[in-house]
Amino acid sequence: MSHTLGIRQAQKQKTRQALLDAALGLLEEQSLSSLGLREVTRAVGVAPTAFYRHFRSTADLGVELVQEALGSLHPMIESTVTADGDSDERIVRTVELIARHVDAYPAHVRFIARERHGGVQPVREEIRRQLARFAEEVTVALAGHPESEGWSQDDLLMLAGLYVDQMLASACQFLEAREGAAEERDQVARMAAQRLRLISIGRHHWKS
Amino acid sequence: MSHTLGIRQAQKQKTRQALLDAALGLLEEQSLSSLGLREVTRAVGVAPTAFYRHFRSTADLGVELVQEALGSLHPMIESTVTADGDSDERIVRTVELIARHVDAYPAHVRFIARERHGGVQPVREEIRRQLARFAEEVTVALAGHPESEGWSQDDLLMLAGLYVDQMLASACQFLEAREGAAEERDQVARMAAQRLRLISIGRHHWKS
DNA sequence: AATTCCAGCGAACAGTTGTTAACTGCATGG
DNA sequence: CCATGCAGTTAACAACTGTTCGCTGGAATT
Repeated sequence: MSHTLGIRQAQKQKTRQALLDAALGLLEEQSLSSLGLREVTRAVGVAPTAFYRHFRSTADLGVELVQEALGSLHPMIESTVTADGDSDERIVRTVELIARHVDAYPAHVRFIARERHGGVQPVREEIRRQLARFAEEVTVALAGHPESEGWSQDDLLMLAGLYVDQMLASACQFLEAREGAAEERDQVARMAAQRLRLISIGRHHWKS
Repeated sequence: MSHTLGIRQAQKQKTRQALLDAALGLLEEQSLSSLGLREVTRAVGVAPTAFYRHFRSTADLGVELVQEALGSLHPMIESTVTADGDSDERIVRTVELIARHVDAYPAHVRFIARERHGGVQPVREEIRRQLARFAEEVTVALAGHPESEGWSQDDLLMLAGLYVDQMLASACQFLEAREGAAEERDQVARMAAQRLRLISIGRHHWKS
């Protein structure tokens, strides 16, 4: 299926990824609007001008980072929202999944949280677009559930948006509690689960 | 009560406020970590070195901006959460209040949203502290309500946090819809109200 | 084997940044 | 009325920024 890349293309993609990785690392302590192109190339060990072979600007690089951070997340959302089992079990499993993801890709999560309302418009818009896609996917999944009978399309979208926002908020809290004690992380997990429980209760008594 | 400031102190506070205002303006199109001190003084029309008479750094200025943006908000929160009337009425009024606030102080709201997870640690911490204060105040207010009977302290704090997060999320959405049509803002208002309704329903059926 | 292509390099550019130092003029307190 | 305090100034600093241009070496194509 996939044609093996030539030495040329392979090397290019390698430095390109190195630039993305270095940028992501530098962005743990600043925001994208203050990230300099020279800063990134210096971290990789490459000439400043090499940057232009891969990205038009740091904003451009930011947009690609959004896709890297969020693009691969759709299957996870899908599997979460269509999981079976008791309601409480599903909530606990979801919260665990979030915690695990934050632990596996902390820099990605931080980047999204930081740039969602950050100073670079194209990046903001890309995040917005991706999150809207999530909300849409969750909406269709919810529409399939039998509990969603009698729900209007608008209300389903409202609920989906609430879920997506909640996921992100929980991820942020896990991130903040990351350098803290294990006890603090458990506290965050409990809180996140309780929030989802309350939303779930509200959902089951909606217009009845 | 308050001693009339001398000409000296008055002039100082004037340029100090001018610096804060100019910074807030510049921060509509970038984030704090990329805000230069010279940029701010240039916007005010004052020498770069004058900056140091008021702030140690731009991060310092950021912390004070947080207090300006959030400090004056406590009475509003208080009045909202202790308001009387039907549940739906209160929700609609709350959403209206948020919309009005965003319209009156868009730059402040944008600043908080942007720097809540932004690249400057002291500012992040100050916002966190202020939001925690809000959550605490809401918690006490909720504890006074008769509907909160049987609620644990932890769950009350969870609910309060959910409310605070929800307020902020709604404020952000109003902000994003600000350059859009009036119809779009109405859509946001409806969504925000529906979210609060769902949370309210969940609250009333909590552990019963 | 000869030729084209192109990722990365090195040097240079004008402009910007934060920070220091020593100053000036004016409101203030004795 | 005179001496002190201090908000704001001017000048200079080394360090850094994004972007340009022409170059080079080796992979890719023919």
